[in-house]
Amino acid sequence: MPTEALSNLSTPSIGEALRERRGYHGWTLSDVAAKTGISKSTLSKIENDLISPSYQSILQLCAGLGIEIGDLVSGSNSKGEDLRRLTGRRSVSHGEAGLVMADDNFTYTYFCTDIAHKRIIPMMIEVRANSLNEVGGLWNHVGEEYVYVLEGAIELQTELYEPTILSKGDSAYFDSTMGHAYLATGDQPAKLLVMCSSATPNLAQTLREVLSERLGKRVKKGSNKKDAVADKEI
Amino acid sequence: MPTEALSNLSTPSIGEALRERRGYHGWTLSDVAAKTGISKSTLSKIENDLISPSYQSILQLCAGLGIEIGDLVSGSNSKGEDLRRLTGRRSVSHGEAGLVMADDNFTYTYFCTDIAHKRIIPMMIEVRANSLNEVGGLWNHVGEEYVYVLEGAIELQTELYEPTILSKGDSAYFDSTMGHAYLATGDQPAKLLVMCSSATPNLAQTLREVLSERLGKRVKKGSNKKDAVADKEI
DNA sequence: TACCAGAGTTTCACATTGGAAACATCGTGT
DNA sequence: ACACGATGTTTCCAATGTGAAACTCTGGTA
Repeated sequence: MPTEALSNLSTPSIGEALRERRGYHGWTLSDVAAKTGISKSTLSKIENDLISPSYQSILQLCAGLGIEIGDLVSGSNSKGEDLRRLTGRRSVSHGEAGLVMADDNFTYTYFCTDIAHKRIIPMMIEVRANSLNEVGGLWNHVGEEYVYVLEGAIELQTELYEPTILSKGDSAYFDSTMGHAYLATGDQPAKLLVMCSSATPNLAQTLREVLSERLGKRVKKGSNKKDAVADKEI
Repeated sequence: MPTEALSNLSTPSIGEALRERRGYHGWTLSDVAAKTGISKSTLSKIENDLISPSYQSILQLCAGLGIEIGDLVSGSNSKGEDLRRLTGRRSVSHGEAGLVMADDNFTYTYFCTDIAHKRIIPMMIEVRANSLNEVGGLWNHVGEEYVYVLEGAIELQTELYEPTILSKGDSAYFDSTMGHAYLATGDQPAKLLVMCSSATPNLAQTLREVLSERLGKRVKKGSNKKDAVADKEI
């Protein structure tokens, strides 16, 4: 049942990323050492994959180089596969062609699904629901979310703010761990372009979650076993 | 000139994130140990911030828990500030209100700019340029990018693929490290909704880069100092 | 050629992390 | 109260990461 333990896989090389970035800017090891507070000897070892830097060091690197951790270790994925060489991916979606999922309240259309491990999950959502009850309350998941209204208007409900109306051309950005829900205002369905920061390692899992947990999962962040979300095998 | 070295700041707690996630699923330390291949004693220490896990361990954690590194370490930012408690941010942009930047070829409108350190940078781009020469060749930067055509049509030029026409409602996802450019087809300007994965730690830097490097920077990934992009102070 | 300076690597002593096993803590049942 | 199992913490030692300094390598210069 537990997934296999992965001990010494060919881990995505953080050293390679560092070297590339350093070279790009024309920095020397001493430059980076000054910026990050990490000794140049250590930096050299990191670049040559002689050591696996600690979390502490990684943070210093990110801070000093002015980049987000995701960019330094891009290429890592949830399977531990080596993706370090995916620097030329591209996917095009025409019109509303995509992976479609629908129920009474929503139609989800996922775009560019041929690309795995995206940092941004783009989708179109057609909203028909008009009340919180219909959709089963507020939703939450890890990550951040951006919504842009393409057609119609919605009421954006969130856990910590008063409901807001978003009309065509309006948009909102929020933390997805905060409960949230999209509701159509009036009879006409609304069309949204929604982006989720890649909280889910793969789309299959996303779909499964949306399909199966729709009615079971609500805004809750329990920490005891009884309240916890069931651990579905993927 | 080099930014100050940050040694022992209150680092964003990876332990806290781990504990929260574990509790959410109702997993025990032993469960997580089985999933990740990390011993429960080590996991305990990580959760209690007694040790700073190595890159290797962090990867194992992400792989075992099925999450992206950015979600485990969310809260880290490029300044080393402690952002671990920002779980309820929200920003709304109405219409085309936003931070606007324009030149002859493009008008950039950044949305929700009051939120810092976004994982997704949402912007609207109005494209007037019709040729690669006008825009100064292909562009590249770290991260990933998603473009959705709101109005008009564009030709998406990339380093590794043949140019593609995207009309209203079409979209594309690609790796931003690959050179790319948006060109309007015909006389009418095109309006795009573009998302960049948060490659830049803050918007100020983004703006500065776009403004000042527009004409100097091209598709190049040199590693010798001569060709490298100038190291602008931020 | 010799010399020098700058960049990167390696050495070595020390500090920190990782894991097996012992230990502590808690709730439950008898 | 006691035993028991399950969960999480601590101990101890081996394995690994870190930094100062020594070292190598390269290119420029006299």
